[in-house]
Amino acid sequence: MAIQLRNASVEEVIIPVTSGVGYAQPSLEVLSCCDCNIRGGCLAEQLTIAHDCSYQIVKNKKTFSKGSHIFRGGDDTKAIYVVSTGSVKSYVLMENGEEQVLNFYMPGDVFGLDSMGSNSHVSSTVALEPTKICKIPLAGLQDRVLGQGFLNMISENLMRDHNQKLMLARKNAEGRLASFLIDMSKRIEKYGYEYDDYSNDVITLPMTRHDIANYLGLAIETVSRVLRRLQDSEVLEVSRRDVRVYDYNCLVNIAGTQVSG
Amino acid sequence: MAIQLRNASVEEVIIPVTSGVGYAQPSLEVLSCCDCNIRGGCLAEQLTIAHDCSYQIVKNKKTFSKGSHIFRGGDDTKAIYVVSTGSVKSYVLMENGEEQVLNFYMPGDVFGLDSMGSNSHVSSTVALEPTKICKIPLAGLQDRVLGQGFLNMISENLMRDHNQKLMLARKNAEGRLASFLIDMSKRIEKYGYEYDDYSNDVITLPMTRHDIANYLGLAIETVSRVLRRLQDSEVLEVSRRDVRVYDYNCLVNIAGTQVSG
DNA sequence: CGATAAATTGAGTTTTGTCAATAAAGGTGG
DNA sequence: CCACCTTTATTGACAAAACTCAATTTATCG
Repeated sequence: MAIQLRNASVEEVIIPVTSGVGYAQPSLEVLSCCDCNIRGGCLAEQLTIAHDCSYQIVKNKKTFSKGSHIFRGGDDTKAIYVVSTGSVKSYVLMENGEEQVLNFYMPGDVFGLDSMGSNSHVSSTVALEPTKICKIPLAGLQDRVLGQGFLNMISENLMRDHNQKLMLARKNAEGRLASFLIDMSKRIEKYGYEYDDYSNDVITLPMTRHDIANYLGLAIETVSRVLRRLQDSEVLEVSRRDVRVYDYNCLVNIAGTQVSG
Repeated sequence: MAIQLRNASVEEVIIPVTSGVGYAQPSLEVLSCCDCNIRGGCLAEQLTIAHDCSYQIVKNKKTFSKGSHIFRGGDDTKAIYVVSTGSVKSYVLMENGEEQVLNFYMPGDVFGLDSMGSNSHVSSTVALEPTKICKIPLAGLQDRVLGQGFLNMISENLMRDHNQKLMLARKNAEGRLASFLIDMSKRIEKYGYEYDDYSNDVITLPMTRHDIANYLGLAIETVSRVLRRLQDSEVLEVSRRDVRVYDYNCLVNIAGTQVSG
C-alpha cells in the first residue's frame, strides 16, 4: 500500500478514506494510514466509511513509555485503540486497590471497547513496554451510525464478561456463589424496578446445579456444600431451585468487588 | 408506548421505526414492538434506524421449549437475539463433548453477538425453560452500516473472552499456562505469518510473572513451578521472560480445547 | 408408579495457595 | 564501572481449599 502522510504531526494524522471493504461506494481519496499492520485492514478506514464522511481525523501513533496509562477507569474518552508496536495490559481495580488483569494486547489488537456504550472506560490500560498506540475517536460513530442502545448492549455484555473473569480468577467458592446469586437476583427482576435491598426476596434459579457449577468453574458438590454453609449461617435459605435471601448485605460482603459502570 | 401489530404471524412481525434514539430523523411511522421489555429501549428499532430504512422485518417472539436450541455452534445464522420471557444459557463444546457454560441470559438480555463478525456462531444457546426469543437479523447491518473489520474485531474479542473463561473455569494450572503460551506465541508473531509449528521459536513475554499469575487466576509461585515442570519435561525452556518452545504439540495437548472460529 | 435425573452429604486425596527464605536481574547514583 | 537497592523470580515446607469417588436422598417425567 502506498504511504502518504499529510499533516504528519506526532499526534494527529488526517486519513482520507481508502477502499477495501468490499462494496461499492462514492469515489473517495485512496490512501493508507502510515505503516499500521492491523489484522484485516485498517479499522479507522472502515469506521470512516461507516461515518459516511470522506475524512476522519485520527490521533495516531502516540508513544507510551513503559508503565504509562493509555486510559484509566473513569476516563471519559470515547475511543477505541489499536496497538501498533509494543504491548498493553488491561485491568480493573478492586475496592482494596488490587487489580485484576483482564487481557493483554499485542500489535494489531484492538482494545478499549468498553467505552463504546457508557460515557467512560470501566477498565484501565497500561503499556508494558515502549508502545505505539493508534487512537480512533468514536463520537461520530455513536451519534450517527449506531443507536445508543446497540453500543450500550455491547458495553453491558463486556462488563458482565469483566465481572465473570474477575470472579473466576480471584474469588473462592463462596465468593463465586455470592456473586452469582447477586447477579441473578438483580437480573431476575425482569422488568426494571431497582431495589436497594433484596432481602427476603425469593428468586427461582432456572438452571441446574450442574450448570451453575460449570459456569462458576466449581464441582457440583462444592456448589451444594457452599449453599448449605450459607444456609447454616442464615444468609439465605435454599429449597431446590428456590433461594430466599435473608441477608443481602452479607452476600455482598462475601461476593466482594464487582465491576460496575 | 402504543402497541400495533401488523402481520402478526407467530414468527415475523414488521416493525416500523419508532423514535427514542435522541437525534433528529426523517419522519417515520412510530410504533413499538409488542410487549418486549428490553432494557434501554427496543434494539430492533435502533438497528432499523442504523440501517436507515423505514421498515425492518424481525422474527419475533418465537417460543422455545425447555432444552431446545436457539442456535448451535457452527450455525450460519447472522443474527442477535433478545430474551423476552424465560431464560437461556450459552456454552461452547469442547473436543471431548463436555460443555463450558459461558453465560445465562434473562429477559431483556441480548445474546448471540459472536455471529456478528464471523459467518457463524461459535457458541450454542439453549432454553432453560419455555422461553420467548426475539431474533434480529444482521445481514444489512454488516454490509451497509459497519465495515466488516469492525464486526470482525468485536467477534475476535468475544472469542478471546470465551477462551479465557473456559481456561479459568475448567483448566488446571498447567493447562492455563499452556493455553496462555500458545495464545501469546501466536499473537506475538506480530505481523501476520502463520506457522504450522512454533517449535524452537523463542517468544519474549512482555509482562511480569505477577501479571501472568493474576491473568490466569493463579499464585505467582504456581506459575514459576509449572514453568519449571514444563522445562523439566523438556517441553520448553524458560529464561526469565524468554520462552523457547521445544514441543509445541505437547503444549497443545496440555492446553486442551481452545475455542476457535 | 417406576425409572431417570438432580441434589445432597461424607471420606479421603490432590491441587493450589500461603508463608518464608533466597537468588537473580535491573536500575540508580557515586 | 561498580556497589547498592529494589523489583522480580525461584524454591521449599506446610496448610487450606476444592475435587473425586461413593452412597444416599429427593425430584421430575413419562
